[in-house]
Amino acid sequence: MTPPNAGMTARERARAELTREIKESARRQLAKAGANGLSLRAISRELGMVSSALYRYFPSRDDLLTALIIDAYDSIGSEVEAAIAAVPADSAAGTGEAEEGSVGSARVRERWLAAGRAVRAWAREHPHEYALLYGSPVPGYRAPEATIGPASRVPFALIGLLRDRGITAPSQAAAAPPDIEMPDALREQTAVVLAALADGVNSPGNLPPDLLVRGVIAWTQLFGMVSFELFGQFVGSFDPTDAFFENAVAEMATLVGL
Amino acid sequence: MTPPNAGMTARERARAELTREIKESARRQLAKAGANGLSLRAISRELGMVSSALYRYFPSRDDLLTALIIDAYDSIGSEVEAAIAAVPADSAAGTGEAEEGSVGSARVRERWLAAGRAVRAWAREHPHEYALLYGSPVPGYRAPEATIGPASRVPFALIGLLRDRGITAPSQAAAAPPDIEMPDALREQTAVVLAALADGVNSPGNLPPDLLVRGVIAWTQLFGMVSFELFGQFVGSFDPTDAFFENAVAEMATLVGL
DNA sequence: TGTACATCAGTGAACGCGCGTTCACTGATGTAC
DNA sequence: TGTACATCAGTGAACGCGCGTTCACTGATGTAC
Repeated sequence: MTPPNAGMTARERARAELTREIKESARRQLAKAGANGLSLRAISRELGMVSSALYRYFPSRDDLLTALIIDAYDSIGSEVEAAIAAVPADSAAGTGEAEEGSVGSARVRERWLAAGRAVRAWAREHPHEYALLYGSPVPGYRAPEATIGPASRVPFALIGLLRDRGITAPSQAAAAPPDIEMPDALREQTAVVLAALADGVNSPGNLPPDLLVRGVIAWTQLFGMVSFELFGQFVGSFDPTDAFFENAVAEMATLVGL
Repeated sequence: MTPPNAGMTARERARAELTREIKESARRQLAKAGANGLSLRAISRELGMVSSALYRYFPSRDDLLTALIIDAYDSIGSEVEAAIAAVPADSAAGTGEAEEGSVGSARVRERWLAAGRAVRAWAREHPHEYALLYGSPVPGYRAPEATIGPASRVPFALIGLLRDRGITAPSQAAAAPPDIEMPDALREQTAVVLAALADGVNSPGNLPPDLLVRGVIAWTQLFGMVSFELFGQFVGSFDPTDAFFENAVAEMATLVGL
């Protein structure tokens, strides 16, 4: 077991360490003043350096923001992936009918619920990073392309669950069939997303388009709900949100055929 | 027809006018720098005044923010209410079965769709005000109680549609019955919300609790979707969002039994 | 209708504070021979 | 193993800019008699 710093010079280790400390301090700043209020001078003060020294580590404030955003997407992404993986796949036990060569459907539903809970748990533990990712855009800041990959981890994990169930026909558990025809634009967009899914993992994205659309509906519902909780829209009604949240995630699981 | 300024002294009229201009300038500021960047000095510069003069109109920056928030909630609220009202109630025509003493169900579904479209249209026309209401909280700012009423207009309008249909039993169009029992906490919360609904309008809020919960699910889905569109989460996938949006609103209409 | 006084809008200077970024520099760490 | 040179981290001063809020003031508008 080689330590993470193996083969680094003292200078390199110091650099890695300080880079980490800068980002940690920045995350603390976020909590106090929000993304707009993120101040390089405040960070340098906290670390006991002179503000210009930070420019050895991040060429500008925006680059630091980008690093924080990527870290946060990776953080929530890996939490969700871990929560899914923590629900054992080889069910055998109990309830649902297992289909050939695929994970038991009751297990997939459990994984869906676990993923939803993981999103909410992460958001509540890191409210300011959540706001950075899913709240108002920072004025004047444009997210570079490098954020797209990490940002995709959660939706891909969710959609992946639908595929994992091995569904090729509309689920029996799903609601009534769609009431409106899918227009061409929507059909094309689903094809693009399914192709991207096929890239990421081995199995092809052979998901019925209407099920993908429902997955995206469920995805937006999940984050809409978490945003409302964190940003205060539920104050005076569904607050605390625990019971409503559980119910909603379960309803959405049913909507997507789990 | 008395003009809106009838019976006001010149001083009062000038005051009303300038209050309006300050808020308009503030809204333009919002677009450039976001809520955190809202600057009294910038406003005063735009209006050709000295910055301290603004304190004759708003005792502090936070009070100005509050005024903007209330205006914005009222703006989206009245848009949604108007969109609902614009779909005629006395259907008679065509499709759905009308129940006794209630609006035709096909019309209610149309109204639901219209409400969803109105939310999205307003959000796209006023993205920065939308972000002010539904985006990240402004650090250091706590919304006063006076914002709660205006903030309720949209959810009440949506839930009101469910009640208008005159449903007392779960809808035939809705998806499979809820998979989990409603815990006591959720039952209590629904009761509180239903009581508030009964206050606001004549008819009692005799809505089945599980239908209210679905209404809130649909509400969060709607705003989650609009936030994702405005805040950039759909870039590279469901962008433009028109087709997906229509599909999702229709699916949610079905979920709530319309 | 006219005068005396009170109310109020807007001024301009000041307080005390913050910020991102650049630049020439010192001194320590790392590398090639 | 030791020396010479290159790389790099961190300093400190400066540039040019921003902000919210307070306060004593002038002069116009409104009101009561």
